[in-house]
Amino acid sequence: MFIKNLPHKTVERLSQYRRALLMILSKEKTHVFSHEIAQMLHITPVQVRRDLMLIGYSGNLRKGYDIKELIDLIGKIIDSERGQRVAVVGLGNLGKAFISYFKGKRSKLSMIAAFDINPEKINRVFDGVPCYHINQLPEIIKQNNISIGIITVPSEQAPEIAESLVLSGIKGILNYTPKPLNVPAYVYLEEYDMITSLEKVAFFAKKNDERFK
Amino acid sequence: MFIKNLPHKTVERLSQYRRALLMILSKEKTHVFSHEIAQMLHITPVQVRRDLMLIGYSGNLRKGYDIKELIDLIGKIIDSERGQRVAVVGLGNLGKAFISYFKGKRSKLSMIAAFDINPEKINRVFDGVPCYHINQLPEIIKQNNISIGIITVPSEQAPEIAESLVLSGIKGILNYTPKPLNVPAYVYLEEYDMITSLEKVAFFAKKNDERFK
DNA sequence: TTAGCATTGTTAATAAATAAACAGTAACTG
DNA sequence: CAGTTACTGTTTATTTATTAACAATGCTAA
Repeated sequence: MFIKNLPHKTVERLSQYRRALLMILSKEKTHVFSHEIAQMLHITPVQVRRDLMLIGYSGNLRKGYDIKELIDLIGKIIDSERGQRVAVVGLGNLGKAFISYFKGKRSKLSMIAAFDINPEKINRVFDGVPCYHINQLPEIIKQNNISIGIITVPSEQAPEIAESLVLSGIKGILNYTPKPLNVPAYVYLEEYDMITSLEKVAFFAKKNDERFK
Repeated sequence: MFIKNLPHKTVERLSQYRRALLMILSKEKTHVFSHEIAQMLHITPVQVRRDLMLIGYSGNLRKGYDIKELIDLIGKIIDSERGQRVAVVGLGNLGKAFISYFKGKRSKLSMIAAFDINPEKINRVFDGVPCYHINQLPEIIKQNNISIGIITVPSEQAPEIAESLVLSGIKGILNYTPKPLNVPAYVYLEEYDMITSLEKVAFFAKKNDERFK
C-alpha cells in the first residue's frame, strides 16, 4: 500500500496506535472513538483523526473506527508484505534487552541473528536468537536477507560495524551508540542516545522545579 | 544560569556538543569551528551557531569557539549546580545497560540506587549501584533526595511505579516502557519506546528500498 | 419528523524546528 | 594599506508538526 510522504511522527504514532488497539481488541468492543485512542496515548483526538486521514481510513460517524479494520490497515501500510529480518550487533545488556522486549511481538519483523566477539556468547542461543562472531556478519546478513541492523556495541566500534552492515546490503540501521554514524542515503538511519535523553530529563526537571516552586 | 525557553532539540544538541567537545579536548587544539562541530554530529554549521547564539556564547571570528569555555558554559546551563541524583527502577537487561552506559560519565548526575523485586538482585551492588526492593522506593528516594527516575520494569507495572515515584517527590521521569504514563505537570516526563523505533526504521527502510531500486 | 447532539473529516492557523541568506569583521595577502 | 578570505551572529524563509475551527452527517429522542 502506497501513501506518499507519511510524516515521521505519524509513522511513530501508527505503530503505537496498532499496539494500543491490539491490547483492547475483544469481542465485546469492536469499535473505538478517536478520543479513546487519544486518551490511551495521551495525545489529542484531532491528532488521531489527522493521522488516520493521512492513511485514508474512514470511521463510522457514530460508532467510531472499526478496531480490526484499522489494525489491518496500519499493518498494510507500515509492514512489509514479505516481512523484514532483523539482527542485533552487540549482545551486551542493551542487545539482550532489545531481544527480550521484541520477543513474540511483531510477526512481520523477525529477529534472526545476534553478533558479538565474546567467545562465551558465540554459537549459543539467547531467547531464541543465535549469536555469531562479528566476522561472520557479512555472510549471515546476506544469506538470511537481513535488512535491518541494531547497533549496541561499544561506541568506538560503531563506525566499522555500520560500514560492514552497509556493505552487506542492510537497508535500515538503529544506532544506540552515542557515536553519530555516516551512511549512504539509501540506508535509513535512526539514532538514539540514552545519555542525551537523561541529560534532557535532568535539564527540564531542574527547570520545572524552579518554575513550580 | 537562566536562559528562557531553550527549545527541546537545542537542549539535546547541547548535551551532544559537550560530549563531542570533551572527546577532542587537548592541549594542541584549543578552539573549534562551527563546521567542525557540525561535522562531528552530522548537522549543519548554521544549526550549531544558532544553538550557541541561543545560549549567548560568542566565538572568535577567526579562531572559532574556545573548547574549554564552551564546555563550561554548557555545563552551567544544563547541569544543576548542586547536582542531581538518579535511580533506575527495574534492574533487568535494560536497567543494567543504562547503568553501564552511564558509569563514570557525568559528574553532576549521580546514579544512586536501583530497584527490583528479584531477591537475587536485592541488597547487591551492580556496577557500583546498590539495588533495593521496590517497596523501599519511597524511603530511599526521599532519604537520598533523588530527583530523576528511569523506568525499565515490565510495562504492566509502569503506572504504579510512576505514581510511587511522583509521590516520593521525583522531578523527572524517563520511561522506557511502551505504556504511556500520566504524571502531573510539575514532573517532566520523557518517553522512549524501542519497538516503535524499530518499526519506524523498518518502515523507512522499506520505503527507501522502493525509492532507490 | 425535526431539533439537538456527538462524532468524523478537512481546512486553516499556530508553533517549533531547520535551513538559507547575508551583513559584519578580524586576519591575511599582495 | 586596500582587497580578499573565512569565519561568526542574526534575520528571514521554509518546512514540519501540532492545534484549532468548523462543516457535514447520521443517530437519538421528543
